Amino acid sequence: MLRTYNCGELNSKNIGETVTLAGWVQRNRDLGGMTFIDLRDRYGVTQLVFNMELDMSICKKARQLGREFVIQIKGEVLERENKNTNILTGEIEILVTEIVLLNPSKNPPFTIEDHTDGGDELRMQYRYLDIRRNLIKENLMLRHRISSEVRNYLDNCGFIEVETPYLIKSTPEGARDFIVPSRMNKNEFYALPQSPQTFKQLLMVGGIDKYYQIVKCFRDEDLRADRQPEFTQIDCEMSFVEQEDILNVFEGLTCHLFKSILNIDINSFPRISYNDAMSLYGSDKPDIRFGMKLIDLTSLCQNHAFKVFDDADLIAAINVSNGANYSRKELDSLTDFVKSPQIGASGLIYCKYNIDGTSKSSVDKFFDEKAREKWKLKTNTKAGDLLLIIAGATKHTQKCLGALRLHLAEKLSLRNPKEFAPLWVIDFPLLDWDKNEKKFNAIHHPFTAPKKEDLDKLESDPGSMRANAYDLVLNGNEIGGGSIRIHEKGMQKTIFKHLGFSTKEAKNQFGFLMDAFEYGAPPHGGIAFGFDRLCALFGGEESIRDFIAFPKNNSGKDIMIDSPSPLNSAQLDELNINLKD
RNA sequence: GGUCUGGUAGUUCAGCUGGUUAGAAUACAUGCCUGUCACGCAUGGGGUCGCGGGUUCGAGUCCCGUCCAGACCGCCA
Repeated sequence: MLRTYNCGELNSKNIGETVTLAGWVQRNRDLGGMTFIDLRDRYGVTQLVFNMELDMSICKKARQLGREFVIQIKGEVLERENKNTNILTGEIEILVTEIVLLNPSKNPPFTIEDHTDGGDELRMQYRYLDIRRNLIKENLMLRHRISSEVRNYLDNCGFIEVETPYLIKSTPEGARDFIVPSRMNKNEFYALPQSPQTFKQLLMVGGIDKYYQIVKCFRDEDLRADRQPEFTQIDCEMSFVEQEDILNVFEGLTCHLFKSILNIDINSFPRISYNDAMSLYGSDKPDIRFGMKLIDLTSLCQNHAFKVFDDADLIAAINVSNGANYSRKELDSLTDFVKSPQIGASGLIYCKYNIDGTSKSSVDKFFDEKAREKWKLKTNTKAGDLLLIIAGATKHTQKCLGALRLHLAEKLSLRNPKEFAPLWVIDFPLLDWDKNEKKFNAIHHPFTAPKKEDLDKLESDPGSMRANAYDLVLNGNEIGGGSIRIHEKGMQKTIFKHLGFSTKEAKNQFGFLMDAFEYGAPPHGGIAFGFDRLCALFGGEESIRDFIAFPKNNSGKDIMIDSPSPLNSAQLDELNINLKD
């Protein structure tokens, strides 16, 4: 061993001991007659001290050590004259008698500090240096603790982890696949899995009634701060269960994680239907840490000769508490926000309820004081509040108000990152009609079972069926989603038909699954959690990148290893690939 | 595919309506300093203002194109 202790564990109990430490030079403070070096490793920082009077040669040697040099030292643990209560080892320091330079370092391109001077791109290029920083190191440790607790919990529940293949077949459904050419099978391609969905269902047919896997998934779609081309899921499936059983097991898992990782007791997981989520929050992943719910004003607003309202399917409002003092400029800025191309509302109507009891709206011409009082009553608005109203097509209006609600919450700091408010969103629609392609799309995925109550509409009115599907939502983020699956060949065939698959296409792509259903497939269902996002939320961050050791950038590139990259012509020949350009 | 923001010293940034030799902080180097812990003080080196073109007497600054990065929309069963 090159060390007898690490840099985070020595304290006053070790005073007098001779110890050997190894680590990186965090900082070198040369005071002339004496020199202090902070020696860092994964566990902490220990101060080394060198004294000109006691040993001039080693002191001079110490002065030559630059940032991030790797050294090994031997010395005696001393009680510090001036203690530092900010660090674990602040009671002691090491009077060094021997230094071995294990490896020098170039000057790092950014400071290895909690508040680094390095920008994102530079940190990604030198990710191995970034990982030395506490922030990233602690995020990776948090990630490890969470995965470890997930395994503990699921193991205790009788789940077993089974690995499924990464080289599978491409299907046109859903996200774009990452494609891998097969050398041995000329002109044929593997695809990397978007999720182990069909394999975990086959494991259920295989009798592995409680399966989980912490597994990489791949989707070739455009990225965001919280989306990577390769990401990790906690993927689970159970047999002989109904929706209620799955919600209970994974509510338990979530509670276990909150308790074991953050020491937070969560006692309620409200359940809300998709329709209610949309009409109350304008989102299928509502952030319920704050109120400001959408209120339907349609019936109070129509037939007032105001065309915008009379033409609308939905007129809804949110109440901004104490918002009546908003200036014209602030209201304009909110209007600009909802009218931006990303949100796409055609306008924003306000009504101020002043402290003195009067009210003033942007549609006073159509709505007199009396009409505005009716709004006030319906929306439970108080003097001093502001009502913001959007009108239009139902779903679009809900989404606009939902976005405005989040925008205001951010502006008014209503979202406390230390507060956690999980909920289940249930009763999603099963299918969504695609006008252009004249077929249905699956809201969740093609293997999702309809609700029993809606089965009579399977042929007659599939668009109105609700799914046996559920999402776990935390603070406005979808962290998990799943469903009870179809386990009967006939129903799966019908759903494929609705999704626009010909019998032949369905057989080609998913024949193996439907064949399996003919050999006694048990009723089953499951769920998958977005592990990276879960880690980020537990760490109180928005971006998942700092919870992944080696993430990719906005364009799907790893700038450290310079990937993706071209192949040479021999490789291309072997794969029988001709490049266009 | 689209919208927006940014690109200036190793790094993070400032640089106004176009006008002397492009600045600050930090990092780095050298010297001084015996209790620092973001040590302090002094001195110094460090720039193809992303790239290409244009307007102008004159461009870091304005215009066009392009590349790169980031945020978002579309997309993500």
